[in-house]
Amino acid sequence: MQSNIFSNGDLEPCPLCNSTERIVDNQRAEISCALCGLVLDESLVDNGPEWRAFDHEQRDKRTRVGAPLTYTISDKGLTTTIDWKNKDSNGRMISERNRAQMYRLRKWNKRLRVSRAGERNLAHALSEIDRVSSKLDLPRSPVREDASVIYRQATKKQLIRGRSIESMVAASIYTACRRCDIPRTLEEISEMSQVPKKQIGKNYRFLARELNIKLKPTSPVDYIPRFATRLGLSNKVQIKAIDIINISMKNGFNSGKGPTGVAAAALYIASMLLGERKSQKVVAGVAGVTEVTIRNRYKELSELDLGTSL
DNA sequence: AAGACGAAAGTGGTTGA
DNA sequence: TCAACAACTTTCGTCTT
Repeated sequence: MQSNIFSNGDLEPCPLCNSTERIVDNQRAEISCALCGLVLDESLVDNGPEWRAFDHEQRDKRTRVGAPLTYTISDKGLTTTIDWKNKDSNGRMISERNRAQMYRLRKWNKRLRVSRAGERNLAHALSEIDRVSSKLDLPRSPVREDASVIYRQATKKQLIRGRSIESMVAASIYTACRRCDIPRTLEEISEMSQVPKKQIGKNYRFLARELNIKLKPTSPVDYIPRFATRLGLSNKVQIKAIDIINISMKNGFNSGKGPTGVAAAALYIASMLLGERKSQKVVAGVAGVTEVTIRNRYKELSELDLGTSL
């Protein structure tokens, strides 16, 4: 767990306990109060470069200050193609001695072109990973790094062929989020990457299968801090909501239900119990589900929790 | 007037023959 | 490839605060 505590007189005191001490949790991209744990800021922006350079050449390659390296200009018109016919520019046959040379030239020309194209695509993909995860407030470590690793593996196994770079980038990010227990919904990723939800899901399953990535289903608990903070709910409500989810999971409740719906319902109940009531509509909006789903989960949960004191 | 509730029909995706 | 199916959504009418 990468987290550190800092304190600063300029900081707004925590609304709950007035403390000016903060915990920075780089994994979840959250800043919370060191005393009471209230999440105060969930959009940590990392201003440093996302790359590491080990020598000058890499630094030159990776620095993106100055004229941008453009990935959009294809090498059309700039490449040299070597005809397969063994004739020179005047149409005369090339001598036996030069023919072997031509063969080697052709081979190398082809190789260089392919490797350059591959590098360019990878660079494009990695910068895309960075752009999208930045929009999603995802921490560099471990999520973006994990997404890059996944994408590289996919490249190595030739899984990108026939699929768009953008959609595979989105799928890599989604997979990395799941693996790091920092879930983002398909909707959120779809919105930021401009790739349809359906396609991300499809590619994600494809990636998981081909790369043998085993993933446990996301727990509703993982969504609680983010939703609660967006709703302006206190830390107490979060804890209560997590309690509710844990109790219901013990009773074998959540299987097959969408985790965001369960998280939303738990938050809704917790907010009512602690007198910080939010309307179903608002909670539904934040969680990306409808009021009806919240109602259904709410009903099921209240039937379930009869014996337990909440 | 806004929020909560529930019924009914529709949607997109999975599964199993 | 198709039909059955479960979860979720949309829509709408009614009741509650």
